[in-house]
Amino acid sequence: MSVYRRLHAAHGPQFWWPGDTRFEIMVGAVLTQNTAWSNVEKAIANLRAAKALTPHAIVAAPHRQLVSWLKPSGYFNIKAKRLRAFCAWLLQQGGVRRLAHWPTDRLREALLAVHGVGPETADDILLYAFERPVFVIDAYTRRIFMRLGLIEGREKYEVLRKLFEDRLGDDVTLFNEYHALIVAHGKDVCRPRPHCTRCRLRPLCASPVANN
DNA sequence: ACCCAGGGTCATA
DNA sequence: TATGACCATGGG
Repeated sequence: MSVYRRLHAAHGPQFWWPGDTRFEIMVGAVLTQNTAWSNVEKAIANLRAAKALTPHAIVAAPHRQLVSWLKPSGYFNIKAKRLRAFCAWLLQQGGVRRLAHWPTDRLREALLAVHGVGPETADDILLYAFERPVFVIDAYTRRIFMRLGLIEGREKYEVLRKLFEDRLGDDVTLFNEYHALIVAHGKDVCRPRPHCTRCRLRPLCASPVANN
């Protein structure tokens, strides 16, 4: 049975990404950098309550104001700058609707050129906001597949992304669900310790890597 | 009182 | 190219 099917059997359908609009998904992708999603939700709720969940409002907001909304998500000084840079870029490009016509490669390059948007954030946005067939590589992906003995774990981002994409094809729906399942697995049971005992996917958590 | 979370940038060698 | 420091809140 494939890793995907095992994850799906254990965790069920995930229906990602949490968020009502494409813009909200993008905001979440920036704010969730190395941060628990529960904290991101609070920051997004603050933006919504202030009617500031738009590129215009975020660009127009004073730094202190933006910081106060983002505070629960951590790294608020940095994220205020990143979110503003991202929103400024969105507006400069004519908004989400216009960007939706760009070919995937060009869109990815442009996203990576925005300050504060790295490979994972760019791919979150491409997959979940623009529905492009891009496989997201995160710490959980490395950890799980390293424990399965399928990767070394220290490969560069692009190497792993291509590995998954070549093997899985161009199925946006599959990529969407797969990454969500990987995160669900990491969140629930697959902690950083050598192996967990509660995991319903024992082969995924019983470390096949000999040492440590 | 730790540890970690759905990363990325920047300085240094 | 490859490490390491740094960013910061909230939940376990």
